Amino acid sequence: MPAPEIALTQRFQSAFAAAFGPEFADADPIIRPSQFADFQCNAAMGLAKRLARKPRDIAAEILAAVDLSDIAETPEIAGPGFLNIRLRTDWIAAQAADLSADSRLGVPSPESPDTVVVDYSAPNVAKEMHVGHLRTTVVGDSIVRTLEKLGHTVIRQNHIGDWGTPFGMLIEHLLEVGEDSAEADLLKSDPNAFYQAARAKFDAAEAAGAAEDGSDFASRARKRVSTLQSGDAESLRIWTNLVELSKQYFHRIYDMLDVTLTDEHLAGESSYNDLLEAVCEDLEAAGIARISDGALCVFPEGFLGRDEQPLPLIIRKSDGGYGYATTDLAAIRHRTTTLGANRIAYVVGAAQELHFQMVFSAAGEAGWLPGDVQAQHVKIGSVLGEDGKILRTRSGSSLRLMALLEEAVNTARTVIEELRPDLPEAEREQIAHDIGIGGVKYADLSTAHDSDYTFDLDRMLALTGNTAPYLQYAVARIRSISRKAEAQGITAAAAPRVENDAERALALALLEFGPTLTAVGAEFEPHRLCAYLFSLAQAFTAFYEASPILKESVEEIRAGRLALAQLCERVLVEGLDALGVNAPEQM
RNA sequence: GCCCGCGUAGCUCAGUGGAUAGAGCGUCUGCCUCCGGAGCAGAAGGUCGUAGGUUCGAAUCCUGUCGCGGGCACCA
Repeated sequence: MPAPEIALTQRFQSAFAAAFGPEFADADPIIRPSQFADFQCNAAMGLAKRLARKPRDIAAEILAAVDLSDIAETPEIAGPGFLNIRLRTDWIAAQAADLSADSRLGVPSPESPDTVVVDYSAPNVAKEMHVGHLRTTVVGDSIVRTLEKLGHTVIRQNHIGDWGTPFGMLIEHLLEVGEDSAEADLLKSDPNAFYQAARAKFDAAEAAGAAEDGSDFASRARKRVSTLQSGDAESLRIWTNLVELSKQYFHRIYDMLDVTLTDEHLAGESSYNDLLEAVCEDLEAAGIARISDGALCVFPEGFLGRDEQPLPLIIRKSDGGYGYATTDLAAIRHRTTTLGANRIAYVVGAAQELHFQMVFSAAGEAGWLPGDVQAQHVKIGSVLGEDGKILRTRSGSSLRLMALLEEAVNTARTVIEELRPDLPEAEREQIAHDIGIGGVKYADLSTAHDSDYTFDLDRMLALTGNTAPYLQYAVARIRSISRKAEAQGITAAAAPRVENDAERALALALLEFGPTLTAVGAEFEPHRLCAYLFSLAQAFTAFYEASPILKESVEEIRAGRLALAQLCERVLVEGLDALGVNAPEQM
């Protein structure tokens, strides 16, 4: 049950072989939707160059050689040599009928499923999640949902920041304020307040300069880091407490967001501690790492810093400690060997690009990232404030993620209470959640993940236009029709009806679901799915206006249109699910 | 200084080397005796930062330039 592009591509390629010889059988026909026809074949210009002939003559020869009679009407030559193709309505109807009977809705199973590690979310212990984390979490979750629908094996990895120098500072602060103090309780409710207090203390001590005997806060915090890393029991106990409190906070956010991450996906930086020494030893033994200025460094090929000097990837600091480069190298080795990944997606901020390029390069030199394993940094764009600068958490004025989510739900609740006072309160509450959270997630997913974007609360909470509520509303309308149909004893036909222009356009849009989902999984680009679903919903509402269902008196037409609407509902719901957005029964 | 990215409608953003560059919001004009108006139909709004180059064809590729963001040795 091929999508139109695939069917047309096959036909044109055999035509190329027949007209120009077998070496042209793999030429790309460049089939794409067009405003002038259903599809357009743009192969003539490229072939003209290869053959040193005129494009329009080539187009005419393709036309003579290609047989589309069962798929499409005879193409028309236009412009410099485009072939405009209008599909036969009965062929579209047959494809739609196949789609309707297909439990996978046209999503092809992969010939060889991938094992994909997706590293996403990665919040820091004892820190509030902010809008940047919202993006890495929501985009990553959409990617794993999409890959699973495509039939790949997905291993979620939440690489939380549960180790490193900040913990010296955090532990010392916790000891100073007291583990049972009100300040300590902030870790559960408002982790940023706790973190910022510790940070402020550290910065102040740094500015004042280190005390001679090392009794100042900054010096103690640094010392605590090595005590912790050397396995000191008391330090570990306090650290474990910090992590546990933060896990509760993470799960509150994940539950609120309908994100699929659970405890079993936690693989924080600390989980690689026991592997770090071996990473360094192996790299040094292999001659890949060497000591420079007291630190053990890898100098990956092709990376230059200031003054054209080779750029180091520091894997063991001069004080013997390990940084995140070492952790990431250990993680790669673990993921390709123990976890058996052949694709690894790092859904991490774009600012880390150089770091990941160097880590991937170093891992490649070490043989930990074989050529048949794809490691990809899914770059998440920066969140900018109104001033066009990176949005930074400022004490007092920063917007907490939980507060943002609650505001989104409140906005939705206000609307639903006004529009549907007839519904029970519990159902209204669930709908408000689905719309508010879905709206925020969709706003984040609908722009390209690697583009910087200006933080705009109104855009995230908007309920009209290209938003989750628009898609949810389309689903709710179809379900409303289905409920009424059932009450009237009307059943849907086995196959969707495809006759008028609106029905053709809707059916064509439905056929694109499989190819779209495949592309999203291959490129890790959920925003394409958003664009597709929005255009599908637009095609549905146009159909909704043009082709009345329950008001139609001819039983056969009515049942066929109902089947088309219900197929559209299934695709919309499946697509929204791939985004991690729930569609309420009614709204 | 070097490297990476971005610059598209008033705003927020899409845009696979292909015809006349699209959408949402906002603005303006219509449509509720109507399967659900969170909707639909339409209008206005663009020297795609700028100057060159490659190409039959450039928002897209290359070079310069201006502006903005990010990164560049022991934070993660």
